[in-house]
Amino acid sequence: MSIHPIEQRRASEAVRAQLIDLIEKGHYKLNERLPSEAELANSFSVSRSVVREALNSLNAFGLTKSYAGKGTFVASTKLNSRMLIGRFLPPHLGEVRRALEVPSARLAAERRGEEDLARLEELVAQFAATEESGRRVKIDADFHIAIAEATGNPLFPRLIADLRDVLQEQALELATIEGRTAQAAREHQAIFDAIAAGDGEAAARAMDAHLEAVAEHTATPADESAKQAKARRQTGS
Amino acid sequence: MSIHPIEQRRASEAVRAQLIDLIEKGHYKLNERLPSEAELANSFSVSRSVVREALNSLNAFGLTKSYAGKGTFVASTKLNSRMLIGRFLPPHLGEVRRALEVPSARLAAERRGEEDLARLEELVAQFAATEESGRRVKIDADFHIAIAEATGNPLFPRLIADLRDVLQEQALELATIEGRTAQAAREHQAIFDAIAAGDGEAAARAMDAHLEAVAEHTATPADESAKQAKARRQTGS
DNA sequence: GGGCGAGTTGCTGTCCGACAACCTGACCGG
DNA sequence: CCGGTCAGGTTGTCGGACAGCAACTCGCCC
Repeated sequence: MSIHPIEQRRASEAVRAQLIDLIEKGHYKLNERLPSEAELANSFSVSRSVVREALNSLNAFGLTKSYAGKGTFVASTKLNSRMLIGRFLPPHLGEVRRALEVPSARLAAERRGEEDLARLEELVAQFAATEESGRRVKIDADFHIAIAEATGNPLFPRLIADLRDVLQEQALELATIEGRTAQAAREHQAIFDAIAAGDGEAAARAMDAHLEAVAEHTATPADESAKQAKARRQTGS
Repeated sequence: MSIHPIEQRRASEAVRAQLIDLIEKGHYKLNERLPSEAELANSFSVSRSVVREALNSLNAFGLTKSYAGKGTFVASTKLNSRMLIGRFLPPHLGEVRRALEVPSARLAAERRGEEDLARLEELVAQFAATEESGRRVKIDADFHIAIAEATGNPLFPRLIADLRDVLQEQALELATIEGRTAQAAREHQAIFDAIAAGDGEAAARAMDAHLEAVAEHTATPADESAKQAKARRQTGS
């Protein structure tokens, strides 16, 4: 299931793609030191110059960080699109999220395999059973990403996860509102049921309703907005 | 053009930053050829290696494109997400494109202003009137992006334009098939009519049909069945 | 005179060797 | 035991070299 790249004419591009792949697939873990440029050059059978150009690109993307005299270290395990989407406003991000997740749910319902269902079922149960707010948010994210993965299209989980990250970073306190928990759990269950039944239309409707409800609860009433803006400023770290 | 020597920590980073700045600020315009690596190295007072590493990063970001024997050309005046989405397969990209453009059309119908309509109408007319294939592809792209802009959500045009770029780069010769032109023009007209009428549902349906037709003409016959299953439905509301 | 093909030039892609700056760990002398 | 020194490894930068590609020039041949 390796996404085998589009024919690479230039060696530097090929090396860059392979290194990114290795890092994203977890072959090199976070904060781990990569082999030296000389070793990489040797194992890729190219010169050190080519490796350097590739590493330079990774540094530019924030995937790695190089220190003279020490080596090159993994700074992030995934290319994030934060540079790309990080400057947009939460309402815009949420809208795009909805545009992506509704078809994602539909496709997931049509294509999911058995192991997708097993994972989703477990996440639904975990979400309903988890008390602690932070963990529940994480499980919620995993649930939406698992749906996207069930589409078989790797671009869906990638974009949805990134949007989610940025939204969360911008301090939308999701799912912390009183009484919303039980409701969200029911909505998750409905989405899962539709996907399990293979009913794309129903899955799309359920997901849309879910995101609609989320939007309603995060859209800020006038007096709440000041509080949220304040919270947003404090979560700078 | 006063490019004075740099006094920073890493020369390659400084050169990269300056080149990005020059391109984003319009000092080098779209499709313009940059000075050769040797000239840049000279004017920045660094070696060609450093310039090469910087240019390599720009290529990775999609800002420039280098051709052996010709030179390096400005490919985009702003950072895009090529790195993010450039490694996915065309079918996956197309699927996400559809997921985004259908809601984009719906929102555009609901929110478009008068000047949005004027621009769209002009693009529809231009598309129908243009004979030359290359120009028509460009106008087609502009039409889809203009719709996305009419949503008022800047993230839509951004993502849709990037998806489009990557798809085109991966050598899908869109809209070059005989007889497809007139059909595409009619589909564009239908989308425009729905948007002009402010009918979100109709706009979504028209866009979905349009992308369906495009997919049929560009994709392998293998997944026809999946597409037929998808044809009956409509993106949920 | 006109067309055509062989040089010529300029550019990027790749490789090599070298050296400086820097960090780490081991060794050594006190 | 402690502290300083040194050697080795690593990145950062440099300069040079050559192959391959693309575009242009110019002289040769018809």
